[in-house]
Amino acid sequence: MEKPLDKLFDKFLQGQSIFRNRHALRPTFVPDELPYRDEQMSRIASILGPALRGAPPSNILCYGKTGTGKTVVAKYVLKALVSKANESGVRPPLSAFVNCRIVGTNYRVLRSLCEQIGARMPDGSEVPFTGLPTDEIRKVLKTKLDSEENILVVVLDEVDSLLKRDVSQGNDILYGLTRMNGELTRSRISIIGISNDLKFKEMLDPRVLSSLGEEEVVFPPYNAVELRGILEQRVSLAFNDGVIADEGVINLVGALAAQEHGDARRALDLLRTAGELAERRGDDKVTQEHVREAQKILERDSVTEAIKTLPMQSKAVLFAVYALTKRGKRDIFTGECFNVYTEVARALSLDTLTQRRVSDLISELDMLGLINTTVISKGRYGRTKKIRLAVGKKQIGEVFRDDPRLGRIIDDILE
DNA sequence: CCTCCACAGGAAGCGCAGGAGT
DNA sequence: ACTCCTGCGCTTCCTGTGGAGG
Repeated sequence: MEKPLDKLFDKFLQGQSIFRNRHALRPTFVPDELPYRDEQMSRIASILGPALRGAPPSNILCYGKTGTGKTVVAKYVLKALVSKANESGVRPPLSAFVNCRIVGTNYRVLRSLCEQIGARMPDGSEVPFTGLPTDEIRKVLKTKLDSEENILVVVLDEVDSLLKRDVSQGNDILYGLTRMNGELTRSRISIIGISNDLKFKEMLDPRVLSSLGEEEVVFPPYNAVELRGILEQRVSLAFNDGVIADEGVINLVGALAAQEHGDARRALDLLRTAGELAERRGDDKVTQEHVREAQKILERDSVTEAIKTLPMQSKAVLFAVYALTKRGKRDIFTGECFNVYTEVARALSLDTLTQRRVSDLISELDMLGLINTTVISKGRYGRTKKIRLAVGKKQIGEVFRDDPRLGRIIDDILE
């Protein structure tokens, strides 16, 4: 009898795997060269340059959509700056990197800074997770900084998320940091803020904006040619020679990512997933077929994830849309949707929300891209929203069937 | 041209949970 | 441990509106 896994295992034995270093396709990877970002790099480098002479650099705001290289450029320049300082025997600046989406409160930001520059409590212990007044921790940070003539460069990644969570509190955090320079005697802090949101500035307090936005660096999306260049560079790092079947593979990845407003992270994800797919199947080359498949997987995964993490009430509303679609309706109106939702809510023994609220939930589902809605007028018969499922019925059905609560009632509602 | 449907979507406010200050 | 504050999900009440039918 034929042993089906032989072929696959043989590949591992021969050591001829697809990947040379799959880490090179991950978003955290910082390559030795960053193509197409010379302008941004030299801008930032020239702004940070004074740090080498012990002078405080201006604060910087970096803008650009996701996957335009903001974070990687900031890390790269900072690394280069530190190593240049070391080479030339100058005191290197301190640096700290904070992702504000994860570290979202004043206290945690300060604590993270303390940790990264090795600031400790007066008794020598680590700064605790909680329990201290915020002022106290500021003092710890300031004391450490002022113990020598330091320049601290703080990278605040995804700063916009600070303000999205809470505008006034976010402003307080940023204001607190910018103000700290006035309270330090020997040292200086400068801030590199990174934002995905172009409208972020509008939410900033003017005092913060004037200080944080001293310099601005814009990161335009990559075009198809640039994406290609980036991909080629990473391919040679990440894959073994000859693994990519043909030119068309790279072109396809580039084209697909260019549709996503030139998101390089997306392109690399696609390539990595395609590679993993080929690997899992025991194929020895990555083909366009793998890429298309990878695209579908990424797409599916994000939709499934979006539905799964929906609050129960929103799931019920989406389920109502799904049920109506299943009954053969293409266009669904708010009223119908609400009626079916009521049935669903009863079947799930959920509180039944008002139509006003359901209308808002429908808008939210629209924004998530799970449904499409347009406001239309049916003249005599009123004005309403026309709702349509934006995702495959089959996939939604599967996700609902897997849901512990909806799975049970799915057949009752569908009849 | 006017009416009037079936909602859209704004404004205000309520109860609640969780976090900060004391 | 306690108040106070704030954001969130939600309700109530409201005004606004495109166009088919009269």
